[in-house]
Formats: sequence, structure tokens, C-alpha cells
Amino acid sequence: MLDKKDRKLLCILQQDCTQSLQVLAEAINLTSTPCWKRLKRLEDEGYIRSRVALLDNEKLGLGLKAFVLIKTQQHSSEWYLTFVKLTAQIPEVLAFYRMTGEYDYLMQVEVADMKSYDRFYKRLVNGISGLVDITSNFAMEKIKYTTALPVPE
Amino acid sequence: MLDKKDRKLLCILQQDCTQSLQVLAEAINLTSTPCWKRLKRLEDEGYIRSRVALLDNEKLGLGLKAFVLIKTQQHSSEWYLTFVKLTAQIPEVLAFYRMTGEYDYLMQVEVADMKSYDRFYKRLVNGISGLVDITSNFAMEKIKYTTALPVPE
DNA sequence: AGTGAAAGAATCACTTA
DNA sequence: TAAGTGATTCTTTCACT
Repeated sequence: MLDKKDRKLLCILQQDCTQSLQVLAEAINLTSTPCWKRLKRLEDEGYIRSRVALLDNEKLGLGLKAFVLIKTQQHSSEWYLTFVKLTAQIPEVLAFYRMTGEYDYLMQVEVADMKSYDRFYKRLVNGISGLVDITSNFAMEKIKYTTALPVPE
Repeated sequence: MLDKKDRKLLCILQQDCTQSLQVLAEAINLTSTPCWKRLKRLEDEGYIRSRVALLDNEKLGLGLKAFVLIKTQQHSSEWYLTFVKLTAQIPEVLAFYRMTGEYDYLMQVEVADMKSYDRFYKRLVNGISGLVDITSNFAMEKIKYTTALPVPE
């Protein structure tokens, strides 16, 4: 289980994982060695999955974020695996969930512009059969975005 | 602009930013100093926004992901600012977009379970007036999730 | 873009509470 | 069982080529 220092450490690392052990250790009132041991433990136990660089989408020319809602009539596991494999290969697909509610799937897609979205769309519909209804909604404004999960008490 | 080595570097760092300069440098056929200079440049120019730890939601007891679709009748900038401020303070809200389409806003929420979601929901509706229609859709299965943006050619 | 040196950080065996 | 000290090794950073 996690104690207060572990949770604080996780909160800090979710915001910025570049800080040195000394700085991290100070933040939780420890010296670097016990802090390092905690960090290793949090990694080994799987609390920390990875440390990654977050890039700027505008800088990369990715100005359009789409949420794609999908209905299907295909429900065989074979069809499903083909669908999963296809989307795993499309780098524009950042996230993909099977959903409750009216639509079966929700896909998050990041592209440069409408023209690129259209290319993605064609790749999707040509890549797999059985997609009955595809509704695309676009983000006009990003109000909040974080990868930091709420760390429970 | 970005050359091939820059793009490769960004791709690698989006997957794992813990590797040493030596390892990174080898991957793009350079020695550590020129690789380090590229990295600094990519940071200074804003391509790299941050480096963060990604945590495991299951490990943290966060088993429920919701996509909340919201319609409103309020469109004054004052109301909008209150709404933005409220959601910024709610750690369960990971992402929040103003949208095209039928609904005005889309919110991504991460909580432990339905009980927690209900608490979040009440906090939301009690925190702000003017939300006409709130539709909650839940992820049953995570098929794909990455923070790695597609790095253009 | 590369070399080599200096400064800084991570890692570990060992000690202490 | 958890924290701290100090030594060693590895990394980053920088002046210079």
C-alpha cells in the first residue's frame, strides 16, 4: 500500500519526472537513498508504468482532435481482433475504448487538419468492414488536458 | 524545422524518456554532445512540453473512465470562466474540450467506481448552473491508449 | 559533430535508529 | 523495518576542436 510520502512522490512525478533525487527527497523530507528506494519500489510494483516526454501538438502541426463514435453490427471475436489490430497500427489513433451507451466504440484521433482527417477516415473504413455508423466530433478548444491521475487519499 | 534525427529522437522520448544520452545518441547515430544539443533545442523551441511519469490506473484503484457529454444554455464569458475554473479544480477531470456537434462540451473523467462517479457528478452539477443535458458514457474496455503523438514526416 | 574534462546524479554496501 | 552516510559509477554538461 501507499503511504503519504509515496503519494506525494507520485503526484510530483506525474507533473515532472526530470527532477533529481535530491530535490524529490527534500520534497518528502527524506534523503536521496530512501527516496530512491521508494521510487524503485513504486516502479517494481507497477504504480509507475513509464516516464515519457509529452510533445506539443501545435508545434508538430497537429491542430485537429477528433472523437470518433462508432457503431457496428459485427460482434465476432475474429472481427474484433482485426479491428483492434488495424487501429493499433494507425498512429493517429491515440485512444480507443469499447463503450457503454448508444455507440459501441470511442476513438480519439489527432491529425493536422480536415484533409488529414479525411485520409484517416478512409483508411479506417477501407481497412475494416461492418462499421455501421461513424460519427466524428471535433474539439474546438482544449480547456483542460492532463495525464496526471487523481491519487487517492 | 525538424530533421529525421529530431523526429526519431521525439518518437523515442515519447515512449521512454529515461534513457541516457549515450543510448539516445546511438539510436540516431550521434555521440552524446550533439544529441544533447538537439534535445535542448527541442525543449527550448517547445516541441517537448514536459516529461512525466504515467501511473497505472488499476493500481491506484481507478477502475472507471467516463466520457461526459454536456449541453448548456449559458454562453456568457462569465459563466464560461466559472465553468473552466471549477473543472480545473476537480482532479478527476483529466481532459475537457469545447466541441463541435450536438453537445457543447466533452469531459474525460477517471474515478474508482460508480459511487465515486456519483460524487463527482454531484460536485459538478452543484458547482455550476446552466447545464441542460449531461450524458455519461463509460469505458468498458481500454483497447488502446498512448500519449505519443504521430510525428509527421 | 566530436573529444575530453569537470560537475552533478544515481546507485549500492554498509551503518544506525 | 525504514532512514541515513559515504564511496563508486554513471550521466550530463560544457569549453574547445
